[in-house]
Amino acid sequence: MTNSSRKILVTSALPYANGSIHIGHLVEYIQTDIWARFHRLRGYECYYVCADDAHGTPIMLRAQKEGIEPEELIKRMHAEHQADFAAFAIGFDNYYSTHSPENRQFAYLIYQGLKTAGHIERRIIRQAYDPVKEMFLPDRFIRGECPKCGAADQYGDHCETCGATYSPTELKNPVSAISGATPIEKDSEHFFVNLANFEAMLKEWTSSGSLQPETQHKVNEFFEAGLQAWDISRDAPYFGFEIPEAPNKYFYVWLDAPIGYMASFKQLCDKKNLNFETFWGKASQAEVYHFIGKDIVYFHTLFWPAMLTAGGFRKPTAVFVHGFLTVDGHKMSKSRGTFINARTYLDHLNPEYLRYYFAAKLGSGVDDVDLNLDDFFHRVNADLVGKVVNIASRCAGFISKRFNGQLALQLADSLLYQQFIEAGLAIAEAYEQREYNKAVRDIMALADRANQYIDEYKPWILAKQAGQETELQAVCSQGLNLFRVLIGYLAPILPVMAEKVTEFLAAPVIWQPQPLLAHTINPFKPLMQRVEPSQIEAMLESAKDSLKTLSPSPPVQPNQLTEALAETINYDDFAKIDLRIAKIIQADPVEGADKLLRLTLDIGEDKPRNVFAGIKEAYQPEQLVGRLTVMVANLAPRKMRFGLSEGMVLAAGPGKKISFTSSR
RNA sequence: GGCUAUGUAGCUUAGACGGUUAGAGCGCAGCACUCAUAAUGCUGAGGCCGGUGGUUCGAGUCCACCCAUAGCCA
Repeated sequence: MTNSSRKILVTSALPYANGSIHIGHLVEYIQTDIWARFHRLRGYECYYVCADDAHGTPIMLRAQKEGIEPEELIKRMHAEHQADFAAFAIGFDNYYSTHSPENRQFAYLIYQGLKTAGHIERRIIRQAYDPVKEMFLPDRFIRGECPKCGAADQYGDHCETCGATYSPTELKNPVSAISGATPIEKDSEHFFVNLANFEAMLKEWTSSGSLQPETQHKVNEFFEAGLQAWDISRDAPYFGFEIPEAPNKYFYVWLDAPIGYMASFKQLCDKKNLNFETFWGKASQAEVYHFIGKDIVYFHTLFWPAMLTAGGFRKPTAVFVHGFLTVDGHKMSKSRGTFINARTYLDHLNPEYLRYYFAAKLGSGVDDVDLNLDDFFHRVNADLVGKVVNIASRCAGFISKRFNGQLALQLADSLLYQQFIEAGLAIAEAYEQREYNKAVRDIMALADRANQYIDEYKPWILAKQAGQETELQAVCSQGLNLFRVLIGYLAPILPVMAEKVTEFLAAPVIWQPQPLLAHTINPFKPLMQRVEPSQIEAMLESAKDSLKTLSPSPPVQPNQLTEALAETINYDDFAKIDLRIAKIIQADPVEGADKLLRLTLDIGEDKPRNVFAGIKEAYQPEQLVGRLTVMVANLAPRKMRFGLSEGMVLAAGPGKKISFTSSR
């Protein structure tokens, strides 16, 4: 291997220690982890580090609210994040925190570098100040009416209703989101980094192939708009690092956040006796890559390279930007119940399903990734269980029962095996380029070939013919060897399954392996269970529940009570619905369900319909018997945990006040 | 509002340099098989490539505008 000496460091953006990991975060961690695992599998020296982003006002305030020290809060979140990542098989070599001695040391070093080179300037700025809480207010902690459209209760920097951006001082009737007091304006001296001093260096670096084309276009826009000085200080009270020789001034959280990449790696170096300079020194020949979301391009392509330069470090080899996650085509939404925390997912579904699904959809661009739950269900079952695992499953039985687990002495079709090995070239290239969707397509095409092969030689027929034992063993051994090649290609995506296969084949899973011949394997055990629709339903149900318990909604203004309308449907959509008058002939509570009633409905058919309705909070069963309601009679029956539901009844109204349209 | 992206069959998508009937997987329909976690194989039906106008002998592929979606505006 020509590149066996590659030294690679990869990072994912640091999750904020103020919240739980959700499946949107996981796009990035899974993307990065696959890339790191791929490179390790190919034999390169590759480290993957990350850390919690632990500083800033939101963390300080949340800790106060909980009545604990920020250190205690971030310690708890650190443990929670690590547990979630581990469950998703995110294989960090080190996971640290920005609230660490190493981070402080590097932050000071970089700041000193900026300062001595004359890149820091001080300016007095006027800012919103909470006179009750006695602190300056970040934009997002000021709420008020949008100066453009007048929408109520908008953030201090932009309006979510009309999309306008403005400064907090323009906001009408502003209030502090912390104390409720009216903010006053107050002067304070802030420290700024003169980013424009780095313009020549940044222009060169950003156009040197370190960025995807889309990102580069975006960065060009920043240059055209002119680089603004960057405010890197915040006044006390603030949870972070105090600026040297500047009492009561703290580094802005975004200054020390990316430094977390270095701090975490430094800790790893100390643990494993690696040379930090080899990776971060000015003359480093190692490769350093940052995986980030498209929302933080500015920080990583402009501020960060400037900071590194000032601190005397090398710049990243490349910054890889990905898009956001949507669920069923929309932004993850708490009200839709599609805001899914990592833990909620884990409570119901196998993490490797999600790893596979994301891999199947991720390319090298900045496009958003959609988790379409219906597609997810079909895709995972069809590809992983139906195609890939099936190859092993349909061959292993014969080998175990008829040949004592012994594989054939030679391959039945070494040409086909060779084709599988050669396909690895394109697959490796796809992984390297972060075209995981292409890699997955190629791998699945091979899985189809393997199934076609088995179908062609029909081991189940050979098994019934006397004198065909050798042929039977050869065909099944061929199938298992092809399977092993496939699992090698899938190992970066499915590390847990790869482990199980290692156990099953009693042989390591490797990239482009030599065939296993005259080798004894273990009895086959199911390597992956299929996704059940009920698991997805249950997860969505929990996602709704967990939001209720975790975040009690703030008191809403009367004019906000009305829920936003769902998207417009056309007449054809409407006309598909077959509505029938239904008489409720029976209504029973459902054991184990908080919201459901089991209704028995008569719409004049031979047999009454069984329908589950989530109206328990609004009606007692005995109130309903004998009443008429309207039901959607042509809705596809849906299997629920409690039985089959053969339609839906119509009810309307906000929250728990839903009611049928008919009275008695 | 400005900018950067994205918009291809029911779903998820592939389509350097513009060039014969726009590929694939899932789903769906039919057939075959029954070794396999009802998995597999074969065949087939589905697309006026977001819209409008333009450039060109010829445009998902280039240009303009519009619509929708996402992110950024530090």
